[in-house]
Amino acid sequence: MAWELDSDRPIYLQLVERIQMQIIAGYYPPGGKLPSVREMALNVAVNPNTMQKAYVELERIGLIVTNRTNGRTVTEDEELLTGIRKKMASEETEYFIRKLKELGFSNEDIENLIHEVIEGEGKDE
Amino acid sequence: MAWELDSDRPIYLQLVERIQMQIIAGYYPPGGKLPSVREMALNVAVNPNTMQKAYVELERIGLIVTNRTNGRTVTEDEELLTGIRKKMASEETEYFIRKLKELGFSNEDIENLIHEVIEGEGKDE
Amino acid sequence: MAWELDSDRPIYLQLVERIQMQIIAGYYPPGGKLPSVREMALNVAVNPNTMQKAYVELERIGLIVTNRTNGRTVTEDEELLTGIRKKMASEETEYFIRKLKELGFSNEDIENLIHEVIEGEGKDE
Amino acid sequence: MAWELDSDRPIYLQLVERIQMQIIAGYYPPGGKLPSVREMALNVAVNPNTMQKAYVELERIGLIVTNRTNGRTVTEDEELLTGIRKKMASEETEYFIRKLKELGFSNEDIENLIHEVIEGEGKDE
DNA sequence: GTGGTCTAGACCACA
DNA sequence: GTGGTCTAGACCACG
Repeated sequence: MAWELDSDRPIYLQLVERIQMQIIAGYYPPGGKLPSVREMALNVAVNPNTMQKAYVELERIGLIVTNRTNGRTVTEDEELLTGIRKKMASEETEYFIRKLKELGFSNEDIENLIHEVIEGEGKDE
Repeated sequence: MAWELDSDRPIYLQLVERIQMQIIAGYYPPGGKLPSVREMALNVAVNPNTMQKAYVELERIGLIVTNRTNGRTVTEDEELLTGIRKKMASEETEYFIRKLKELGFSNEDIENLIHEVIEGEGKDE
Repeated sequence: MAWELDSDRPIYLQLVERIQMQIIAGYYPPGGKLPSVREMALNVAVNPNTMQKAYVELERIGLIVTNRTNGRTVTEDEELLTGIRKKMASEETEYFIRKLKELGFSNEDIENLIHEVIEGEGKDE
Repeated sequence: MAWELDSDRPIYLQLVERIQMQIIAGYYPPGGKLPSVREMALNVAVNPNTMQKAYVELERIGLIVTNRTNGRTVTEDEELLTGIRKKMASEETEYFIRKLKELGFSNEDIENLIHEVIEGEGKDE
């Protein structure tokens, strides 16, 4: 459950990604209230400004809504949520396959590799 | 055939990655000669300094060798090449699977998704 | 008939502006009684405190009068009303012309643009 | 030529508007280079962060392009520029006419008012 | 020298 | 108490 921020990529982007994941995974349910900027910043041990920047970005994407003096909530537009979920999944997949092909792997190789990794997991975590 | 450099990630790193791919994929075969820094920089429309930095980095990794008066050549250490190839592949795969799981996909979902994307390709290339 | 409150500008100011318009346009005639704070707040789905603040501001301007035990009424000072009406009109006009000139439009352009927009309306209302 | 920043609206928004105008009016021509964040901030006597925020917003709109370590330039997409110019003009005009009508002015009143203001200008400036 | 990011801390309007 | 804005100043990667 630790947050493990990298040090090279911008922190605010890592926050965006992390929170985005939590929203899509349902940790923060649609319509649910998000922790305030200050609270969230305290949890992650980050400057409030940085968290603010992350929240603004999430709002730009449309994942969260700000209610002025009343905190922020996750969007209730579930279509948007599943849309983003699918979009992210196919983007990741296409990127992955493209990379592997550039490395010279065939379709079959890729499917086998996936299979191996999936079967062989769960021991170090 | 365009190189399509992003604008957010460091250019020299994108060059490193790109050339690394070309080497591993055999576009520049082991022992073969590489274009000079200037020539390469011209092709990609990049500042020679930037390309120089990329070459230095590739040399640090061990993928290319500088022959003083004879330009640069790809390493002939094929073990190194296949080692890097395998390492990159499994890194990509683990990263991919981790991401998809964070999005709430099951092992089965992932294998299906891979299958779909592989089957549905080949139209724009 | 919806009130369409923005979310960036202060709500109470939007209420002030809206009610001011309604008074000047004669929707609430001079000397006429205004809905109570609670009633008005309910109609617009706003916190009574916010509506209260709007009423206070309107009273400060002089547009509405509090009759202690008798609720609030629109001022009967018609000079004040027409004065405000003219002032608002010329302010809007000067602001508009200034903006258009900044955009590089000439006097003639502006008059033509006004003409076009006026001629081309009436379809969605 | 003074910049005259208001004090109530966010400074960075005023900067956005101001620079947007200058770009559309051709003060900063398409493809031309913009002053650096620091330089611009000095000119206007504003904190660099604030100017940065304004530039980021202008980039989001698409009016300016940032060239990493090479400063920022105005977009060369002249269609975009004229598109924005027209869009802003008609938005301003529609807003203006709507306001005036709410105040009880007729089409004829509006055209007359515009005419008067245009004819009567130039004395106090 | 340029843009990008981050921190620390402050003030304000709003509800 | 919430979000929004701003300042001051710092460090870094990049080219």
